[in-house]
Amino acid sequence: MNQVANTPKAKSSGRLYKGESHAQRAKERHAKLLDAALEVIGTEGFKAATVRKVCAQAGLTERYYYEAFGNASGMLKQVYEAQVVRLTLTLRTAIEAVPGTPRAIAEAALTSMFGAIKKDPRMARVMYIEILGVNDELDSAYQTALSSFEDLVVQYTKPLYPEENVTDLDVKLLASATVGAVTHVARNWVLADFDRSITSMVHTLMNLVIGVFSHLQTRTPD
Amino acid sequence: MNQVANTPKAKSSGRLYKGESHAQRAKERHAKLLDAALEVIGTEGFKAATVRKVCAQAGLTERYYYEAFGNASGMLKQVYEAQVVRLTLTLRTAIEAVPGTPRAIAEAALTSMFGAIKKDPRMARVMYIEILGVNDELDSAYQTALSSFEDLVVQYTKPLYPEENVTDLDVKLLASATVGAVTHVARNWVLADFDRSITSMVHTLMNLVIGVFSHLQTRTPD
DNA sequence: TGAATCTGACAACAAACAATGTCAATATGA
DNA sequence: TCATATTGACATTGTTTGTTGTCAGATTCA
Repeated sequence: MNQVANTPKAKSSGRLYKGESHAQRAKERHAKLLDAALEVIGTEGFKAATVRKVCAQAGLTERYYYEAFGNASGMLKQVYEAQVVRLTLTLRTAIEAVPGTPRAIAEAALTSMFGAIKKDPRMARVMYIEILGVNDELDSAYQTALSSFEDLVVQYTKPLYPEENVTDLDVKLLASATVGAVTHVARNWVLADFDRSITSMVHTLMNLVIGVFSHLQTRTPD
Repeated sequence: MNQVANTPKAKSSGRLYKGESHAQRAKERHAKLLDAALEVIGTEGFKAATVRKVCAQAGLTERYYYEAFGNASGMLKQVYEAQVVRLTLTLRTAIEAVPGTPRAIAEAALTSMFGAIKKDPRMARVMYIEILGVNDELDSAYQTALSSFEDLVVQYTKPLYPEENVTDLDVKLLASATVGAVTHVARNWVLADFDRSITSMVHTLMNLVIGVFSHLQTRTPD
């Protein structure tokens, strides 16, 4: 279950090869395989990402597939989590580079998210399509990652809600709905081959994101 | 590509069997296989829905699988479209049974949707998970169905928007985002094993649905 | 240099599967 | 009754895949 498992037979002796330690070489192979897996899964789908195909894409032999991933489920999980880290970093960076007003934050987050997806649609496919419905472990990984995105939204939106009208559960569910709205639009945008400009989509979606708060601030509690 | 294809060799002669015509029997087998396919795909996933497994579930032999579906992609497409029809009908019926105010319509739609999903989670899995990323034809079917759901939303929401502020493209995108928000919440609700009550979720989501309109009605155009 | 280690190309094997075929049992209608 | 249509159980074939094993050549270091 480690990121880089040991092959059972070949015990690593501290000796170098092509100037690098065993750990270094394994790490490089792992990176190559991770790239290759992203390419295949992100363009042809998880089902098509066979051991042979991923290894051919990486320019490595099958033995290193098992060294790096263990099995197909492990491969997908690692690829998925790498994309989650990437997107999270992109979002946080974009948000923190901008004044802390709700509009500015929302606009920065949306723009950087759509930008990242357009730059690498494979990420969107892995994160929103391929991860789903494979097995329980991957469903959990998806749930966990999603929850952390929602927490990111909660972190920035909670101060905006009127406390007396909205419970924590409401905030979380609205964050979930917001994440869902954005990812849904993003997914269809990819499937429709980027048929609209980023700014036009961001502009329209801002109304949804902002609409919720302003509505809750003016309405009376039930 | 027909719903019920003919087997190439066995030419149907108008003769009866067990009191039924060839067309009747084929239709019944088709229905059995469609049920079986929904059961397997909706509980174990499309990947696990092999010819043998679906036929065993249906209590029929492999030859009828090909008669009914042609291939695995055809099977999934038919199961998917049957669910789309079912959910659409459920939604339209619920909406039309209620006074035409925005709140009443939104509440009826959300409640009946979550109700349908809780009643048969297999539907949700087929419609929101299994259909994605199989091949281009199924992606198109997904796109088409989604667009028709969005049109349903547009049909009921367009009158609510202030004309001078919002273009048709905006209305459609906001409908898409709304559909995305609801389906996303629904999917996670299934994955979390229905951890919240329907009314509590509907109540919270109403704020999102209603929020957009009220916001657009009060804000100034850019 | 030479033994030990590491790598890459590929063979080997079993399992799962789609797709088609075989065949005996059953039902129909002339 | 009997030729024909229909059904269901199962066999067969060919392909793909995961997984492990083999082995020769490259590299290291004592």
